[in-house]
Amino acid sequence: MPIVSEEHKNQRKKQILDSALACFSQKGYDVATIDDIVKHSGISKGSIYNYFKSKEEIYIDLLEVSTKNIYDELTVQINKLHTAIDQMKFLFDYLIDQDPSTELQKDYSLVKFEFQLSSSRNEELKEVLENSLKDTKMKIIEGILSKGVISGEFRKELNIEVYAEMFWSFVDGATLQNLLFPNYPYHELLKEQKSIFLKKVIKP
Amino acid sequence: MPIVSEEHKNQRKKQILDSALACFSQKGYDVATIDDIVKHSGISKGSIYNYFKSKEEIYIDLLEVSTKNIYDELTVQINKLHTAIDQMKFLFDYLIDQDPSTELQKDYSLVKFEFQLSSSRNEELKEVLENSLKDTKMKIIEGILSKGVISGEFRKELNIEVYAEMFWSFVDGATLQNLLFPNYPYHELLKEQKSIFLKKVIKP
Amino acid sequence: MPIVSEEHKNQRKKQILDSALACFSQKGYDVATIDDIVKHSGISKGSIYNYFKSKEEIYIDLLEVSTKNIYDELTVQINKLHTAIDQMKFLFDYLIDQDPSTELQKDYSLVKFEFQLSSSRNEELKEVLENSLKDTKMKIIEGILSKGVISGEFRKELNIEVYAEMFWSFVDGATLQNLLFPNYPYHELLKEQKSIFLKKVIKP
Amino acid sequence: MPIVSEEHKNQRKKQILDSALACFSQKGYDVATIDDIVKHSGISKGSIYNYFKSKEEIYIDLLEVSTKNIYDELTVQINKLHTAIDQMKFLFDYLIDQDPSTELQKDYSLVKFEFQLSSSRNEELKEVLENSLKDTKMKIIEGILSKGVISGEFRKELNIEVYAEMFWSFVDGATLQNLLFPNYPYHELLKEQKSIFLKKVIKP
DNA sequence: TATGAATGAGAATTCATTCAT
DNA sequence: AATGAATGAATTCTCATTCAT
Repeated sequence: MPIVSEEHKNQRKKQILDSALACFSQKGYDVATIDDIVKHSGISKGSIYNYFKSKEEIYIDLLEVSTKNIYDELTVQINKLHTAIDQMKFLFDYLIDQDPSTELQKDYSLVKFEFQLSSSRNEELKEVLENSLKDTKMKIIEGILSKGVISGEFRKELNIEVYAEMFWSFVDGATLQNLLFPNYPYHELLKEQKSIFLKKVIKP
Repeated sequence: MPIVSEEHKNQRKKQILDSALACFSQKGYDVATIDDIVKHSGISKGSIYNYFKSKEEIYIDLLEVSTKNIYDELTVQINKLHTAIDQMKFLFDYLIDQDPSTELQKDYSLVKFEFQLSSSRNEELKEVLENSLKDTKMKIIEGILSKGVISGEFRKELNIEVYAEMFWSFVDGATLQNLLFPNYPYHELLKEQKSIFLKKVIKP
Repeated sequence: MPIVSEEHKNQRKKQILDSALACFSQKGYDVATIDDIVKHSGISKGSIYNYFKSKEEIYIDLLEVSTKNIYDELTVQINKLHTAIDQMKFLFDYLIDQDPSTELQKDYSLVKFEFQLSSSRNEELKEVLENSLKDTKMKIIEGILSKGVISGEFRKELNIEVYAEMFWSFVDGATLQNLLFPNYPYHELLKEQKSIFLKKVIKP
Repeated sequence: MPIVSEEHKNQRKKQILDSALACFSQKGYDVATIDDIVKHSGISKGSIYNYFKSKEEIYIDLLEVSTKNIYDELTVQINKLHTAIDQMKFLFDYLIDQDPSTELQKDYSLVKFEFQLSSSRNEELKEVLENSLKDTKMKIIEGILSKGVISGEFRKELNIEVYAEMFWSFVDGATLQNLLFPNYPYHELLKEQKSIFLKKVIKP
C-alpha cells in the first residue's frame, strides 16, 4: 500500500532524469555533480537516492529511457509508410529536420556520445549500449533495407548489415560534427548523402 | 642530474605524454588521475609538474603533439603524389589500412573523440580543437580537392568545403563506430565510401 | 540529522571557529592546516567545508566575529558611563585588566596581529581589516574623545584623530610586546600611559 | 684552500639575503618560496642550499644580519653625542626621519614583525629574537637612560626597564600601524611622543 | 662550486553516498 | 518519503630539499 501513487513516482523520476540530462549535457557526466542535479531539479539529494541507487544508475536509466522514447516514436511513423523507398526518404528527412535541433535534442546527442565513449571503458555501460541503444537504431534501418530488398525496390545483392552500419556511422558522425562546430553544413551533407545513399541502394 | 640536454627533456616529456595517452585512453580524461600517469610512466608526480603545469596542459599538449605527428607525416606522403586523384586514393587507402589499427592508433582516436566532446563545454579546449586539430585535417582534404578542381580532374562546380566536411564526418563517424563496436565493418564501409566519393568528385 | 535548527548550525559554526582560533594561534594561519582544525574540533573535513567555503573564509569570519563580540561588549559597558573621563578611565582599566589575559584573549590577539600583517599583502584581508576591525576600534576611542571635547572635559584643540591613533598604536604595540616577551611590564606600562594620556587630554 | 675567495662568498650570501628580504616582505615567510628567491636573485637553488642549509636558516640569518647592520650604525651615531638628552633627542629624530622610510626599511620592518610573531610559536626563533634582536634594541635605550640618570639629566627614580620597554613598545606599535595603514600619522605621533617622553624623563 | 631536475610528503578542496530526523 | 548535514577517500597541485652532473 504505497503512500505515493505510482504515477507520482514516475513523475518524480522523470523530473530527475530531465535534470540529469541537462546537467550531464552541460558539464559532462564526470564533471556534473549530484548537487548540480539537486539544484536544477529542486529535488533533495536524499530523495534522488530514493529513486536511483547511484549516479551511474541515473546515467543508464537516462540513456535507456531517452532512446526508447525517441526511436519508438520514429518507428511508429515509419511503419505508417508502405514502401521501403518512402520509409528511407522519411528517415532521411526526419534526421535532416532535426537540425537546427531543439536544445533537448542537442542535450540528448551530447550525452549519448559521451555515453558511447564511456561504454568503451565500462562493461556495464557497453552492455546497455549494445542491447538497448545500438539495437534499437539498427533495427530501424535494417528493417527498411530488408523490406526493400524483399519487395524488389532495392538491389538484391545489397549487403544489409554494411549499409545499415554505413548509414548510422555517417549520421552519427555528422551529428557529432554538427554538435561541435557551429557552421557545420549538416543540412547539405545529409541531403547529399540522402541522394547518394538512395542511388546506391535503389534498384536501377 | 641537472643541466641536462634538451634531447633528454624532450624524451622525458614524450614519456609523460605517452603515459598520459595510455591512461586517458583507458579511463577517460576525468577519471584518469595524475597518479595513474605516475604509475604508468614511473616518473614522479613532482617531475610531471615540472614539465606540465596542470593535468589540462598535458591533455592539450597530448592532442596537439599527436595530431601534428600524424598529419605531418601524412601530408608529406600525399605531397609526393602528383595527381589529385592519386592523392585522394592514397588518403582513402591510408585510412583503410588504419584498421585494425595499432593499439596506439586506437588510444589516440579514443582520446581525440573525448577531447572533441569536452571541447564543446570548454572554451580553451575548443580553441585548441579549432585552431590546431580541425584545421590540420581540413587543410589536407581541401588541398587535394582544390588541386583536383584546378587541374580539371574534379568537377568544376564541386563545393569544396561541403565535400571536405562530408569526408571527415564520414571518416570520423566510422572511426568512432569502429572503436565502439568490435564487429564494425570498417574496411567495407571505407572501401564503399571511397568508390562513392570518387565517383561523385571526379569529372565524369 | 538534517533539517536541523538554525541554533544547531550556529553552534557548529562557532565550534569550528573556536578550533580555528586555537589552531591559527598555535601555529599561525599558513602553517595550521584544515586537518588541525578537524583534529581539534572533532568535526569532519567535509563538514567544515559545508560551513565555510575555504580556509581563508574561516580566517576572515573568525576575525570579524571575534572582533565584533569583543568590541560590542566593550561598547555597551562604556556607554553606561556618563562622563568622557570615566569612559576613558574605564577603557584603560579594561585593557589593563586584560593582562595576564585569558588564553582565549592571547589567542585572539596573536591571530589578530598575524591577520594585520597578512592584510598588508592581500587586498581582500585589507578590506576586512579596514572596514570591520580597524573601524570598530577607532569608533570607540573617537567617540570618547569627541564626547569629552564637546562636554568640555577635554582640551578644545585636541586633534582627535591623532590621539585616537596614538592610543591604539600604543595599546596594540604593548599588546604585541606582551605576547612576545614573557616579562614584559604590561601593567606598569599601561598604567603609566593612562596617567600620561589623561593628563595630556584633560583640560587643565 | 678555498676555490672562491671569502669575499666572493660573503657577496653571494648578501645577495641571497637581499632577495630573501624582498620576497619575505612581499609574500610573507610561509608563502614565499625558495623559487621566489631563485627568481629574484638569479642564483640557482642548489647554490642557495650551499650557503644556507634551510629556508629557516635564511630567515634567521636575514634577521640577525639586518638588525646588526641597522643598530650598529645607530649606536655609532649615538655615541658621538655627549649628553643623554641629546642622545635621546637624536634617537627620536632618527626614528621620525625613517618615515617615509625607504622600501628597504619597510621590507625590513614587515619581515621583522612577522619574525616576532613566528617566534612566539617556535623556540629557535624565539631564542634568536631574545638574544640578538631584542637585546640590541634594549641596550641602546637602556644605555641612554642610565647615562642620563647617572649624569643627573634624568629623574633619579626613573624605572629604566619600564621606560625602555615603553619606548620600544610605542615605537614598534607605531611602526606597525604605519606599515599597515597608509594615512597613519606617524610623524605627528612620534613628535608628540618625543615631547611627552622627554618631559617625563628629564629632571624638572 | 654551480646547476636545476627529481622527489614525495603534505596541502586544500570536492563529492558520491549515507542516515538521523 | 523527504531532507540536507555529515563523512572521508580521493584528487590536484606545491615546494623544501636532495643530488647527479
